[in-house]
Amino acid sequence: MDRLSLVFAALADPTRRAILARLADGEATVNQLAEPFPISLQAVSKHLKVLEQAGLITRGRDAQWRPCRLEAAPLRDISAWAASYRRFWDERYDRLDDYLQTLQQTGPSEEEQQDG
Amino acid sequence: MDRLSLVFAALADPTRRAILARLADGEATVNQLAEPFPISLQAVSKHLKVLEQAGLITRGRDAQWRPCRLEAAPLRDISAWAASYRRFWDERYDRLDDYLQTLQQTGPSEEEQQDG
DNA sequence: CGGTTGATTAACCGGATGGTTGAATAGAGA
DNA sequence: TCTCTATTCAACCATCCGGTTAATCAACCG
Repeated sequence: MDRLSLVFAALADPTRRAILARLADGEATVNQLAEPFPISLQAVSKHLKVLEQAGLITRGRDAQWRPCRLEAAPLRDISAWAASYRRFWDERYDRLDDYLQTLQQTGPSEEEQQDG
Repeated sequence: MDRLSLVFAALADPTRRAILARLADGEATVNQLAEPFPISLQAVSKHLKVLEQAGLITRGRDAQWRPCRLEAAPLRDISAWAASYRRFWDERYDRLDDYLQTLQQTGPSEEEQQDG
């Protein structure tokens, strides 16, 4: 599977996006990442594997902990991909100022939380 | 399923992204869209349904043809989502923040142009 | 009407996905 | 060593996904 498809597929799950949002605040262990979710630790471990294979996180080792870290390069890639369609939504797409001004105020915030 | 997940899932397939790229050149019928691909028309029809449910295309009716049109709003959404992580890949981003804040009403800068 | 073209729907298949539980591995520490 | 904690692996299950072929719907045209 090509890189872009892997990344999009990894992002197509609210739990995984929530994990990324959490990692935007800094490294975290599997248990810490799993804590907010109503699913098993093993399920979270699988999600992390998907994110890792998409290149969205890396995992280190600290004793028996496996700290996860956000890797933003794939996000840059999909941003670039989407930006190639910008002319279809932004008539003044060559004026980025307004756009960036709105962006700079929003960090990745706790997104949807899914239940059940 | 939430909107963002639908869009990411729709984009996680190279055929569907190729269809979007084709539609960037203008409206097309199902047969026209299917032509480049080594799969059946029915498979393409399914792909179009996925894209439609994600809000990435709309379909009209012209006699027995169903012209497809690109809808860019979801792409704007995912671009905005990805951009919220920009500080993790763009070291100059924080400084760009400050720059823009002191520059709010001046003209267009020449940042980030993408082609595809 | 019947026939042809464009497109969708239905039924099916194999493989991937997201979840579970239970067992296994890795390291810290008494 | 034995135990506890953190994490992964394995097996299983239900559902989804991308593809197929066959059938159906919709609209034009002779």
